[in-house]
Amino acid sequence: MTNNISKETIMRLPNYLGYLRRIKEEGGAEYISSSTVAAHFKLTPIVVKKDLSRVSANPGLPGVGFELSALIADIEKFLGYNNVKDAVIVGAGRLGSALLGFEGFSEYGINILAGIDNDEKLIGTYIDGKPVLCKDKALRLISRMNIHIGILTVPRSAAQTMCDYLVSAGIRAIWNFSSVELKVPQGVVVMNENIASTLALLSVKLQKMFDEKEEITLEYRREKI
Amino acid sequence: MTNNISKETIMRLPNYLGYLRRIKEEGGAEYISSSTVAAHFKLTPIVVKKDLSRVSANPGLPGVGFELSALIADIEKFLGYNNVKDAVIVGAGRLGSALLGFEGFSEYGINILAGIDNDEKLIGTYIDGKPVLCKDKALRLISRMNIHIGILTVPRSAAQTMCDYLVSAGIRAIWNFSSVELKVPQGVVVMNENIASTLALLSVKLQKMFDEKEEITLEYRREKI
DNA sequence: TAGATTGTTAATCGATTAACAATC
DNA sequence: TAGATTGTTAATCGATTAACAATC
Repeated sequence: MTNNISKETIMRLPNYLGYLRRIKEEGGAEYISSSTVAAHFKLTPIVVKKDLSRVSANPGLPGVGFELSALIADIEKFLGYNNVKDAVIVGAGRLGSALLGFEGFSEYGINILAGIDNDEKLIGTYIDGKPVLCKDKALRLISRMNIHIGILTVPRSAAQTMCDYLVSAGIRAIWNFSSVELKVPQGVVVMNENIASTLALLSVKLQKMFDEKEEITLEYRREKI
Repeated sequence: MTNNISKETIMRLPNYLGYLRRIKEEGGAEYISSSTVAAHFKLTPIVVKKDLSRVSANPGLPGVGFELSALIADIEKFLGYNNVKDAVIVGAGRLGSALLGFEGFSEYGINILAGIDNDEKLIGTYIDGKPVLCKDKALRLISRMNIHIGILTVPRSAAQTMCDYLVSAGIRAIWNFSSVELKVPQGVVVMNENIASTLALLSVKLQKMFDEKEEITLEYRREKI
């Protein structure tokens, strides 16, 4: 178990974890090797070996691999999935309510307690059992429950205001879906979730693929001539 | 304008683009410098300078910057936002319908034509003006309109089946929200959108911050003693 | 024992950062 | 002209990959 784990490793860990959990559930092997995991994710075994050895508390067994249950526990511990963290969502619009109702968060150690919105029609309603609160009520909830994570799914125009609100309420980590460059004081973490970035990568890759195909076709035509 | 632009650069470009468009809309300056853009995104000016010079068709003016309108056009061209691409969404559940109704896609050159679902209750309905179709009808739409992008928002259990379906229908790029490691033939691009990965990074950063704070407190206590 | 896989150390690769002459 | 910013080339940094002895 080493300190200073790279961003890339951290982002691969949840994938490993999900896979390992499923293997365990299926009552599979007691040990699992890096190469097995790597094959499943189409990664090189070396990268997986390094990742796992970095978070595993006890070393893996040469020739065998890592003990499955211990490995799962170690990754969960490293990712902090054990001490479930409470969160609120600001903006109970389309995306906000999709996230409010998303069952999978508990798997990642996140427990969403409430939505927050300005819309009178939404305030007081429940979305998948989670209440939609007004700002004032939510303020009290956040401080009483000592909530540190806020998910921001509001339109551009409201983003900075609601961000300031969250920070003043005591939120220390903001998962920002608003595509606004938020200004926050030191000591607050912002994670930007950007649809556009992923889409750009997809678009460029697709284009590149078509270009290559075009090239092959041209090549083929040239040959025919 | 260089070839082989890095993944990192590609993922920063949509952010620049949005910012530049807004500047232009506000009727701001005719030229914009890397340092201005960098300041807004808290990036180093060098990284922005490199990024922009890679996609800009005409060189920037030393001491002045890049011509705003030309730069916007160049980024749009590079990202392929000019030739709008049609797409379908498989899985008209919560997340699927949130995406179906998401206005912002057009900004990124994507036009979602329809949702696809197995649920009899959904088939035939409209979500934000977009029809929800059964697999057979969608198959014909995809081939008739020559659609190449599919967005996959189905549960784990259906993911690979629906992926195969999309591929056989002619889809060449899949934006995968299903957290399943999809198997696709060569020539099909898959982009995994993984909530868990981002969440992991947020979680670890938050933890690190609390640890640091703890350290400071301990330091303080030690001093007091 | 033989084969597989581990941990560790060194080499490679690619992106970011630094340096600097050119120029608006 | 002076200051700012460009394009380009070199240095640094960090992640991935390769190599290999140790060991189950």
